[in-house]
Amino acid sequence: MRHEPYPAPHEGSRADCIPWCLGPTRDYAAWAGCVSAAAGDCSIKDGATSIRKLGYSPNPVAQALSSGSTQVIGLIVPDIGNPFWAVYASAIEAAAHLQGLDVLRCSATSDSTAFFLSHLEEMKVRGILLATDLPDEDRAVAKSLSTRLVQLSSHRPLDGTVSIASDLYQGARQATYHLRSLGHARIAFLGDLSGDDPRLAGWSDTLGVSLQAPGLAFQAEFTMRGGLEAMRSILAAPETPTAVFASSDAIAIGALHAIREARLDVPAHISLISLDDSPEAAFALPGITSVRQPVEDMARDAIAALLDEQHLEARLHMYPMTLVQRSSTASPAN
Amino acid sequence: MRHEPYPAPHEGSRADCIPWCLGPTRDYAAWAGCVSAAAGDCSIKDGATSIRKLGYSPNPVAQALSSGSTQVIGLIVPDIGNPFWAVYASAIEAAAHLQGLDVLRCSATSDSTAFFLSHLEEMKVRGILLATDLPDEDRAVAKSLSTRLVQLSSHRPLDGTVSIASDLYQGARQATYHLRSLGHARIAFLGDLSGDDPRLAGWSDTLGVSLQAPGLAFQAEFTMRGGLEAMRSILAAPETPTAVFASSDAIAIGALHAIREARLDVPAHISLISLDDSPEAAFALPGITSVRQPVEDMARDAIAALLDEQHLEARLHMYPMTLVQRSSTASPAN
DNA sequence: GTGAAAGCGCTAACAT
DNA sequence: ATGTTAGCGCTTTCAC
Repeated sequence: MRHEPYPAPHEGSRADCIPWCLGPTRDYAAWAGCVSAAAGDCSIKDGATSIRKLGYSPNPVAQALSSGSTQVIGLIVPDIGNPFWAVYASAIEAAAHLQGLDVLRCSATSDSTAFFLSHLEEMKVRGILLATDLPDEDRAVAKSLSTRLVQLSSHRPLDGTVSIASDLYQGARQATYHLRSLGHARIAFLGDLSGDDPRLAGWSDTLGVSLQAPGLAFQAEFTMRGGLEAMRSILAAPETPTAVFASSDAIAIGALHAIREARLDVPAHISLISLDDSPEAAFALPGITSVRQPVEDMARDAIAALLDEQHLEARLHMYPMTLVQRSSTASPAN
Repeated sequence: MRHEPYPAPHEGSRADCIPWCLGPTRDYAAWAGCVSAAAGDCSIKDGATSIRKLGYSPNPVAQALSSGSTQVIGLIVPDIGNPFWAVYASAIEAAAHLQGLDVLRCSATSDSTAFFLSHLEEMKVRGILLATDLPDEDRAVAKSLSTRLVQLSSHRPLDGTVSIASDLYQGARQATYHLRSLGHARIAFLGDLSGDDPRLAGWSDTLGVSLQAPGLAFQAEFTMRGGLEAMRSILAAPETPTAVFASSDAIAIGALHAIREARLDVPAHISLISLDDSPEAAFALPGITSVRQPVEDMARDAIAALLDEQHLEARLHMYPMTLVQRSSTASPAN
C-alpha cells in the first residue's frame, strides 16, 4: 500500500482551488510550505483557510492508532429473538450517530458475551454498551476491562459501572395493577421464573401472591414461541386465569396465538397485557395493551454515559415505564 | 497515551510462562533478543514457539493503518420499519462473524445513503453491503468508491457491481399463482406502484392484468401502517377483492389489521399472501402464507462476494423464493 | 533464509 | 505562539 504521489500543486490560486482532496496532512503542509501540519484543524500560513475547508478530513484509523481509541462503540445485545432489541438497537445507533459515533453490534448469547467483550476491547472501541447478562465466571472479565462499559439491563448490574435500565419492577406492578383494577383476580404470569426477575417480583407483590402459589406463574422464553408454548400449558390446566401478564411483547404475541388456537377471544375470555411496547404490540390483533420502555431516552442517555458527559454515578439508573392502553384488556366477563 | 513499560521478562522459563500478555510485537522481539519481530506470527528464536501462542494478538487498528483496510464491513440498510431487515441484518452479522469480520450497521434513508457510503469509505472498511436504493444523483458517488461494494437489492443494480437479491418477480408470480389456483380472480396488489417494482410486474403478468386496470393495484409504504392504510382504502371501494397480495409481511400485517377492523375474516372473506416470510408472518393471526426469501444463503454469499472469494460475476445474482403455506389463504367462499 | 528499517497518517510532547 | 519530532504497532520492503 504505497501512497500515490499527489500532483504538484497549482501555482497561483490557493483557497479557491482544492488541489488534492482527502490527502494526508503532510501534503497540505508541504503545500503551505512547512514540514508538518501539526494540528488537524490548523490554519495554513496565509490566514484563515483551515485545511478542513480545503476538503481535508482526517483518517480515523490513524487517529485511532495515535490516540488509542476509535470513534466506534460496541453494542452487545441478546440474540434477536425479541424484536424489542431490534428497535432498541436502532435507537442506540441513531443516538450514537448524533454524537459522531459508529456502532459495532454483536448479537451474543450469554455464553459468547465474554468473547465479544474482549474482542471489542481489542478493537479499541471508545466504549461498550452491554445488554446481555454475564454468567458469574465472566464478571471478572468485565471488571478488568480497560474500555469504558455501560450496562443496559437492570438484571444484576455489575457494581462500579453505570447501568441504564427501565424500571421493570414498577412496570410489572403497573401492568398487574391495571388488570386488577379492571376486576381480574386470577392473573397468570409468563416469563422468567428461574432468577430474581423484577417483573416476577412486581407481579407477585401487586397480587399479594406467594411465588409458590401453584398454577399461576409460568416459565416462558422471551420469544413468540416461548409465549405460545407457555400459554398452551396454561390453557391445558384445569382452571384458566381471566387475565395474563406477559413479560414481553414477543411472549404476548405467542400467547395470543395460543389463545386463538383454543378458540378463545382476547379480551372477551382472557385479558392480555405485556411489557416493552414494541411496534408488534400495536399491530397485533387485537392491539396489545403494553407498558412502554422509554427506549429513545435510555439510548440517548446510555451514549452520554459512555462518553461520560454527565459524570453519572456508577449505579443502576432506572427509567419509569408508562402504560399504553389498547384493546387486549377489559373487565372479566362474569 | 504513552506506553506503560512492561515488566522485565522472567529469566529462565520461556514458552511455559506468558510474561506480557497482549503487548506489541516489539516487546516480544526485545525479549527474544532482536530489534523487531517482523512477521506477526513469526516464531521466536528458540524454535517452534510462535508469539501468538504466548498470548499475543495483534492490534487491529495498527494492522488497519498499515495495510490500508480494517476487518470491518459496512452495512447500509433501510430504516427498520420493515422487521424483515432486522432479521436479514442479523443473518449478515452472523455470516460476517464467521469470517472474522465485524459489521458497522447504518440505517439510512435513500437521502442519507451517499453520506454513509463516503463515511464508511473514510472509515477504511473492508467492504460495503448496500441494501438501500440510490437516488440517481448519488450513483456517481457509489461508482467512484475505492471500497468494494456489493448490492443487496434487485432494484436498479449499479452496473459493474455484484448484486445479491432474491428473485422478487418470480416470488410475486408464485404468490399470485397460488391465489389463482385456489380460485381467486379479483386479486389486489399492495406495494410500490411508483417505480418498476418486480413484485408489481410479477403480479400483473401472472394475472394478465394491465397495470392501468383500476381498483386493483394500491400504493402502500413498506410498513405495517402502510398496509393498514392501503387496505382500508381497498375495503372502502365498492367492489372488494377476494384476495390480496402484499409486497411484504409488514404490509400484510397492517392489511390484516384493517380487514379485522372491518369485521371480515381471513381467509373466509379475503385471502392474504405476502413476501419475505419474516417471523412476524408465522406469528400473525392467522399465520400468513408467505413466499420466503433465502436470507441466510444470501447473507453468506454476500459476505463471500465482498471478500471476492468466488470471483463472482459483476451482475445481479437472483435467489429463488419458496412458498411457505399457512392459514391466511383459502378458496373464495362462493 | 533471517533481521533491520521505512513507512501508514495521525496526536502529543517537545523545541524554538 | 509557532513549527518540529517522536511515537502509536503494525506490514512491507529491503539489506544481509
